[in-house]
Amino acid sequence: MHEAEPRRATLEDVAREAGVSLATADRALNDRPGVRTATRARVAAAVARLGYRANPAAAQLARNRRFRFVFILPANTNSFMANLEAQIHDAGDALGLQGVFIDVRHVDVFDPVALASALETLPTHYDGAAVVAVDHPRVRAAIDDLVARGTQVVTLVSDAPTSQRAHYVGIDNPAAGRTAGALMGRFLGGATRGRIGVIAGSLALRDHAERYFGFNQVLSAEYSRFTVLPVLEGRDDPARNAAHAQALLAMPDLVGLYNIGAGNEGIANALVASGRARDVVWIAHELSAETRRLLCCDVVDGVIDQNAGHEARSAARVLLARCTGAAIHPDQERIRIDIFLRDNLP
Amino acid sequence: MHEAEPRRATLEDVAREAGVSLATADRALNDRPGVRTATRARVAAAVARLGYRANPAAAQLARNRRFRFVFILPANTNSFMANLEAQIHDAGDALGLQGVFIDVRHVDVFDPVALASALETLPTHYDGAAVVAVDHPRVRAAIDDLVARGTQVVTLVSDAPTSQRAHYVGIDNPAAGRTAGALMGRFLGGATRGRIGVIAGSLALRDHAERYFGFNQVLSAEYSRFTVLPVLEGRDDPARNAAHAQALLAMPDLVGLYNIGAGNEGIANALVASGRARDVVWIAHELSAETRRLLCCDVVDGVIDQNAGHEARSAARVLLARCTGAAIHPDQERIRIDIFLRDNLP
DNA sequence: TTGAAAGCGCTAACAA
DNA sequence: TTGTTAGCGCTTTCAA
Repeated sequence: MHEAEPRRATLEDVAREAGVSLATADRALNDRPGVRTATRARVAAAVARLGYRANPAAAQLARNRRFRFVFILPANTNSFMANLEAQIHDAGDALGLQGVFIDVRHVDVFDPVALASALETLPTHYDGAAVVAVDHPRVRAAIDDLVARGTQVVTLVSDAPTSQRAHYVGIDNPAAGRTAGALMGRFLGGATRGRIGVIAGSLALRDHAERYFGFNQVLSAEYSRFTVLPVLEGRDDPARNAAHAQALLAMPDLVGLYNIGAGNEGIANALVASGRARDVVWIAHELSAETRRLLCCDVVDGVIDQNAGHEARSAARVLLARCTGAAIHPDQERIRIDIFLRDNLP
Repeated sequence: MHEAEPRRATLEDVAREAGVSLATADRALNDRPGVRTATRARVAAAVARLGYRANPAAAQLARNRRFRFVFILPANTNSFMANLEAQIHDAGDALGLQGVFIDVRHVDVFDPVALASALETLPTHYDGAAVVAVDHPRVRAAIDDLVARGTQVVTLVSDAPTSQRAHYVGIDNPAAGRTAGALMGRFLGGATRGRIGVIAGSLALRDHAERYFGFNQVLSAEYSRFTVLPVLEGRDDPARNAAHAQALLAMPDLVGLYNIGAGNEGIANALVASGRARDVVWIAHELSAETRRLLCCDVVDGVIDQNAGHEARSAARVLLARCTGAAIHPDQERIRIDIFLRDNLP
């Protein structure tokens, strides 16, 4: 435990203490080549004696390396994506000290070809790219090309697992589906039988298909007294979802509703209009102003969320680590599946 | 959208572009006094034209301000505190770029007098202190003294609300208790009546008392068909908790168990030994290797967690913001109440 | 109100 | 293998 020093030791102090030059102290400290083992040891001893800790700002400035990253998001989508973009800018600010600069680009929503060509025409000065991917052959090829030319690539929120991307930053969607299934099964504890409706954006989207898979898995294995209905696809559109929900609510034995994607407003309207909001257990995804409100008034029973801030920061950190060769801490980069009920709303 | 520049603009470039000196550009940029409005505008225009963004590492180096923070934790406690300490060191590393150095000190577990005197004898060179507090008059007075002498103080995990601390970094404990209550009530859906046992470390601890309050609130308001039993205090000790659990399990109509504090191993042993692990709904706190294992084998049904990493980083960020006068983002600093089930384990 | 210039602590090119 | 030295981009005296 060091008590008040008037001034923190600098590398210059270490060099003097070890009887070597500043450059040698630097080489020894950073494990650069061309230092005798004995000298290395003398420097290490001086470091220990002085309790030296490097000044990272000075190192960053002297090294003067900059990293340009681009984040590619679907344009004109829901509040989740809007929030994600804000979080990306915040993450960029936070990593500015380490020389990171982030641009955000938009491509047409979930159009694989548009996304692929956006990737193909990406300016070459980017050191890294984070992509909300669609798992499609052309997208995969475009990612692989980027990787081949030396750009670091991570997928964000939605993965392209067969591409050469270095890392996927997002939740485990089958597990998210299982979590939804577990909540549904447990919240339905009182009921002895009934049908459960499922609405998705599109099963052609990997994440939606995976969530459905996980949901089904839990319900069929552990709550087989309920019948999970086939998925209705509403393209995340409130109006289509409202129609689907209305159709489902026409069944008197409907006990549960799982919306895999966005467009919760439509479902809410149908549910409230039916007068069965309190009885039907509804599990939804993504915490937003809307789902928060629905949780508060007991229309939605549980929300499964992925934290956009974590995702943005993690993507930026992983890209930076790949660029500098630093280690990645898998634990820190694992995106959590958050559960929100009325009582633990942030 | 700026395309590839060979080199990023520096403040020197801005100064040249605006036809002023470096010093004036700096003064204008940072809203320092002594610049004519017209000059200010010229600099602003140059900044916009060049797309200038300050290099925070250079600013940090030139300013050369350092901040020394101390974190005061209870000694020899559970895995949560051990993890918290590791996270504090990580947070210190991350903020090193901004000139932050963090020390960790330990005091005897939950002994208010020991904590108070540790605070009273704290070296004066600390710019900030984060304290796992106990709400006790002497502790409060010691915190107030620190604040009076100009040290920034935040409470961490456990609060002393009537003290002059600038900020509390931790979860909303009544809400955590309500969340436990909601999970208990919903998971008990099938049962029509029964008793629920509650074990705590000590109701003299604010956080435990608050969780109990929240738990009771939800159960009495929304699930009044169950009887919540009086709290049994086990001082977070596995052996004592085992005895308490055993006593509770002697009641044939025990349907639920809520452990407000630590010492889950003891309860697990009693529960497994009784053969009723699958039938009794058990809600516990803090995700650890132990509770993770218990979730996996369906002994624990739900775990309420506070993320030690967030808490450590938030405390460090808040202290730094208070020292530099920067703004605090309440949303980012709000510590979440995390819910873990078997299926969303990280 | 403005400008010139000396660092902050480290890295890296070059010299020895 | 080691040393010398010129910056990195900004802040901050001190002078004008």
